[in-house]
Amino acid sequence: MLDKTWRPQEVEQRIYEAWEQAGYFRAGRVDGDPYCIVIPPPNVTGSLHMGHALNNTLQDVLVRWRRMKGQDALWQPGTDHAGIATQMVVERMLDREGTSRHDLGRESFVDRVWSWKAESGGTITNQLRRLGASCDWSRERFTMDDGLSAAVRKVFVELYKQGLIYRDKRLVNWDPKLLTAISDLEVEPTEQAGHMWHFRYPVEGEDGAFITVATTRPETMLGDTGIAVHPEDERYKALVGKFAVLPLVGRRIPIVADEYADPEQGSGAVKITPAHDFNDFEVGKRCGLEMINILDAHARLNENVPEAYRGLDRFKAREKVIADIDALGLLEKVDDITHTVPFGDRSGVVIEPWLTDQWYVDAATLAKPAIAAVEDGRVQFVPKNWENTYFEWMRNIQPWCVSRQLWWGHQIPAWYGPDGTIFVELTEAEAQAAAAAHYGAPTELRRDEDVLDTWFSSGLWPFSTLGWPEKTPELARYYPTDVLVTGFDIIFFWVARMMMFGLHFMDEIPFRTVYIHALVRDEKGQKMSKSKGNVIDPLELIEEFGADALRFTLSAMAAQGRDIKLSPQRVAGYRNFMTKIWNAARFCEMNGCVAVPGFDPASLKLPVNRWIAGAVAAAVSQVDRELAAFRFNEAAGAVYRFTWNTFCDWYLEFAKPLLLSNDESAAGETRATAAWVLHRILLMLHPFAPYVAEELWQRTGGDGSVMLQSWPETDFLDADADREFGFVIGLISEIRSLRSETNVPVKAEMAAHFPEADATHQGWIGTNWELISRLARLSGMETTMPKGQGAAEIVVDGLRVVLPLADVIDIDAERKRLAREVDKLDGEIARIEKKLSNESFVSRAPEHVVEQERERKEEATAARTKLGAALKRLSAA
RNA sequence: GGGCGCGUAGCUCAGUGGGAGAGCACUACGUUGACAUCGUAGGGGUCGCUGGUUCAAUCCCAGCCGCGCCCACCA
Repeated sequence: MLDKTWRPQEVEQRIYEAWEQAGYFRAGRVDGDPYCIVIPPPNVTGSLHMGHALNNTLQDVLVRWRRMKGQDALWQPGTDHAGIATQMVVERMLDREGTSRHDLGRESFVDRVWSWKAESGGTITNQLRRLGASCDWSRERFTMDDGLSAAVRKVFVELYKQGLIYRDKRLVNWDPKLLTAISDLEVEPTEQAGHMWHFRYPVEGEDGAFITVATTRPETMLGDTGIAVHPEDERYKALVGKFAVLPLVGRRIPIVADEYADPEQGSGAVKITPAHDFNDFEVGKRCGLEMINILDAHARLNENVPEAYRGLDRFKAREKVIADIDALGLLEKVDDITHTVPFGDRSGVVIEPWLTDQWYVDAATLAKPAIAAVEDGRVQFVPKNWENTYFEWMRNIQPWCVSRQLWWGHQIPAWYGPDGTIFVELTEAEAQAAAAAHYGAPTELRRDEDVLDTWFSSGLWPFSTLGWPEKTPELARYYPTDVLVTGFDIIFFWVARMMMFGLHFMDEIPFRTVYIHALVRDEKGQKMSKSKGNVIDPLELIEEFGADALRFTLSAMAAQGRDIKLSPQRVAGYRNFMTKIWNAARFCEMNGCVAVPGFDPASLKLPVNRWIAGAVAAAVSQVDRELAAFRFNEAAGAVYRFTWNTFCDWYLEFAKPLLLSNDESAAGETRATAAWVLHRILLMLHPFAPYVAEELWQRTGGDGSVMLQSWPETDFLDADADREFGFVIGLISEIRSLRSETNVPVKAEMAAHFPEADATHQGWIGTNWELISRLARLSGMETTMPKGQGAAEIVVDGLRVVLPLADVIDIDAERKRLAREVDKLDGEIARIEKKLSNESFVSRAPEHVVEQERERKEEATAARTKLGAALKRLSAA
């Protein structure tokens, strides 16, 4: 006997363990067409947040559904080493211990990270298990596994040898806290209040003449090597070719003409600091200006500035420069402005453009086939509008800086000879062999200390996890994968890189569909992130409401195109839904409804059973269609509505009298039907709420595990039964509404008169009288007009239904109700008549629309006549 | 500056070229042997504003207002 409520906490983990041990998540169990999703690998040392919960729920829905459809589904799991993020976590731990990675040294530090990974790496995967994620854990991968690391090296070496990876000295985004380069994508431009300082630079040889420049970063003036003006700017034409004298430094700096200078901006003259500004770097190259690096790695002023400033932090230096310029009388003015300042997304400090040697990927070349694959539809984004975002970025893609000055990650397979010659090889031995060949003798080599950007290895994920570069059977069978499910925030970081690498190395797209889901935001609409500390813990929701409730909530809210703001109340609502299903099953159990082998809806006799069998078949096929189109919310909604509003609210109520009936054939048929429909519900529920589906499946006589069942497609519909129950439900609803509106006491019973019923209506009422009378609380059925004064009247499906007052109805309320109904119908009739009398409508609207309006008018008119007469009689009484 | 999206019931949000929806909240009634994590009934919206296209616009188009996000740039 089922308990009164579903207690997920007690069974979820047991069910999950049974599934996993039985091997139900494993790929290759069936011969069907392959279906593959690779998980967006979470950070190995991370923990589950709402974004993961949504992302993995949707993947699990797809995978479980496809398995039921007979496909050989592989959901490939794994985790990401998350270079910067993980290194920072461990560094913070060391800091608390009063030590640092530099104290430990590289090797010990990396060992320490590995042991932290061993310690905490299982957290996130265990949390995914709590959620119910049916990943093939036997194939779990980690981006720093031997195999995946080999793939990384091979990709690096090949790209290098193809000229698509190169070393270059240029400005990078330098993080002065983490002491590493970062990519453009890791920089967060942030709007801030700031100042624009206007400095006067004396013009050389022209006594008392100044040229005014403006800057938001006064300290950089110590590295100025020129001043640019627009070539067409009349104000400055005479100065081009002359020199200014840089205050505080004394350096002669040329005044050059360059189109970069905007006459509309500030004074029209712009100071050029080529070593510390991306635009100035370009101007400097064009105009042959000197590049003077004035900062060290910590963004302190270095030896290239006058002694007074050396060693100062950049912000201290700023204050001093301003004060000193002011003291010289060269500070023209200071404006308050708001401007955008680049911050490191991990470190939260201001990023410096800094001149260093780094490794770059020629992304523009790799992007071309990746753009084409989306253009020609081989890869489709859902929703489609994300393709614009993808194109926009890919078509303007910049060289990708892939080297990081970190210790945790894939060390770059590059070795340097004593003279700086670079040897890029898969192994040190190969590098040494190459060096020996190059130099004619064995030579001492120094390995590049840098590691690769984390996204370099994640970019290989769809094929590296399947065994590449080995030619494995899995790679042949599951690549290209089918769907990638992810948030739009990593389209650039990850999706674009997988496209580029997949097409380059596999010569084939990595996935056919990219499903972009919403972001789960906090209540202010802010993106949730660890560093902001605004994450909501899905585990708490799971503990309170169960994984199924959370999964169902996320599925139901995953409409395309809008972000999700989650409220626990909503999850509670879907927890109630789980309880509802549980109790429907409990009802079936209590009434002996057990699944009958070989049940065939076509052999059903009772219209009520034929009706519900058709309705569940329609619901199943709708869920199927919606999932095929990635409309998770519609799919979940269809399950919800059918289960609650159709099966529980109507069918089970109809079933009650039948189950208690002496007519054993009717009772038996209804028991079998209820059990059959319940099982269909559990099956279509399974992708969304697998735990409750499994528990109920097994406890209501289901065969084996719900996970092993086929998707319950049934081609059954009895249109007559459908119409019949449309009428029955309408009749009951109308009578209930009448009772309520005319203040009929709940316990009072009334007889219903159907004086004008035709054979069809009579038949429908007759066969279903028991159901109708029970749900509408009717004491009897007559085919005559009631005797006596006054009666309430309604019209259902054109049928006049008369309910004698019998002292139970509030006559005044009934008069008002009728008057309201008549008014409403008059309004509707007028609206339709206006439409139908419009010549253009009749001639131009499709025939079926016109016909529909005519039918509506007819119906409304008939009802209006009957209710009008009823009102008249009642008023006379 | 370029792009994307949003504005629908008190709240959170679905949805549609042809009779405005859900959940929660609210009101009234209700423990008939599945479920009070429930049932029945009900109130509540000029579908942001203004134009246009159309026989017909909440939906398509344009402009505007308000909000959010992404990209680029800002001496």
